[in-house]
Amino acid sequence: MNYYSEHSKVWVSVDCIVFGFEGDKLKLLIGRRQMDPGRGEWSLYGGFVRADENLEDAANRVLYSLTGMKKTYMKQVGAFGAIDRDPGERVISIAYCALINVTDYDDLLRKQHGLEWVNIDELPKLYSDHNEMVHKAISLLRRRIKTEPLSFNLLPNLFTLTQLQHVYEAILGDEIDKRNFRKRIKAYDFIEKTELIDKDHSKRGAALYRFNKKHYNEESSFKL
Amino acid sequence: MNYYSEHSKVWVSVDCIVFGFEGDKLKLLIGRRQMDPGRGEWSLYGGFVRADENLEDAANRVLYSLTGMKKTYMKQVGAFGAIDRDPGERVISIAYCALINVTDYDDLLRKQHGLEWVNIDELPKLYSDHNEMVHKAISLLRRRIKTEPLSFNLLPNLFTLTQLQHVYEAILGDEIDKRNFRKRIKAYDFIEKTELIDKDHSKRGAALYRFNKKHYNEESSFKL
DNA sequence: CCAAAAGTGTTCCGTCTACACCCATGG
DNA sequence: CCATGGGTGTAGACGGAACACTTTTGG
Repeated sequence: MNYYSEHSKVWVSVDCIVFGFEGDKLKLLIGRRQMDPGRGEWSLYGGFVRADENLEDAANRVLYSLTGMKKTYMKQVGAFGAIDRDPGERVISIAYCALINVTDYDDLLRKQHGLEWVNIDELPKLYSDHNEMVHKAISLLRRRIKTEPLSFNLLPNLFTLTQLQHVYEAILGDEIDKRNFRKRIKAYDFIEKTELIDKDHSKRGAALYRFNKKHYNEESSFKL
Repeated sequence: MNYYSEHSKVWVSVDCIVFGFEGDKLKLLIGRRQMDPGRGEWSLYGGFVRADENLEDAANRVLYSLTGMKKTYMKQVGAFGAIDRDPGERVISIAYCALINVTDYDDLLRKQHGLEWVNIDELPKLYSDHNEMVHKAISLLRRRIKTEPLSFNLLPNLFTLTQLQHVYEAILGDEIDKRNFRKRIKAYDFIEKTELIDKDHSKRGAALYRFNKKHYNEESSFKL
């Protein structure tokens, strides 16, 4: 116990970087900070880690309080611990990135917390080092989306190939050739065409597809 | 201040995952833990983060105390915070991965700290969640070495192409075709052939090469 | 009837992979 | 003189990129 007591303890928080996809744009969920220091500034949503709580649990608790969602995709982005990153006290924060399906998200809850979806290419200045966190999350996301089936977390269960393509374009920030994209997608059995047709986004109607997680786990290789 | 004080503080430490390359093997620097809890177990080397110290500074301080080296490659692996990861108290640890050139490392210092180089494929059970940290570090390293010039951190300033190839093979865990490897290397101007010949590792002698960081920064693209 | 999005194949080019032999030298 | 590691080129396979027109239907 002596071993520990001679060293100082610090506050540890988690911050959630919540991405959603809406209107062909990748969006980030941010709010106005409700407390000092930094009251009123745009900010990620976070919370302190409790003594009896894992880091992941803390991040999930924060996310749940915001969105009412559990079991969403969540990944650690990293620890941020510059001495003066928090203007009040020394606080080390672990950033987590979540990908959520906006259509599952209760908009009432969003408004209750005073949160907004903002385009990632129109981010305002955020509180403390939160911009840095977001940039790191985006660059991780760009890397991972090429080899992991992350895009489906941002879409409804049923989606069109055009929507799927827009997710990749929004994240990678580049246009993709439609024919080449669809050729690649069709090579994967775990992206299943259904009999259903989406008529909301086009006059002609587009086939709806579904991600089959079980088949994905069997195939194991993926490369966009 | 009220905002903070209602939450609990925790200890935060850093742990250093130090990789080296020796005898065609990727090695990890570990030691026997000198203190309770866990005295005598194999362990990474770590230390508590001080109140007036950035995370990176803490990791560099720990690494310096071990190896006498500064300005080595160092990258955050992630935060580990399971409630019971430390058998004594709640401690959250940020793992950092360092790549060092073993020939620059004062072996006396190694012995003073009772440290050993062990092959990464012969790792013993380590204290607490340190095996998990190492695995995450290795998988990050495998990913990054394909697009970043990390391998040179593990080699002396002057190295042969065979040594360089062995670094990639050790990290990726796979054999590489010699002719294909050398073809790719020669396409990069920032890997410069010198007039010097290494006679230590072969009878015939092998040309020594050098990594030119300045040229690398100008070229900007790299893909093994 | 026309605007708007869905859907569909082929060709070309560059990149990756597989593969085997001669060279120089220390012991 | 021979064992050991150093050094070199080519051909075929494969995957990625470029590219344009027809279909359907709501308004």
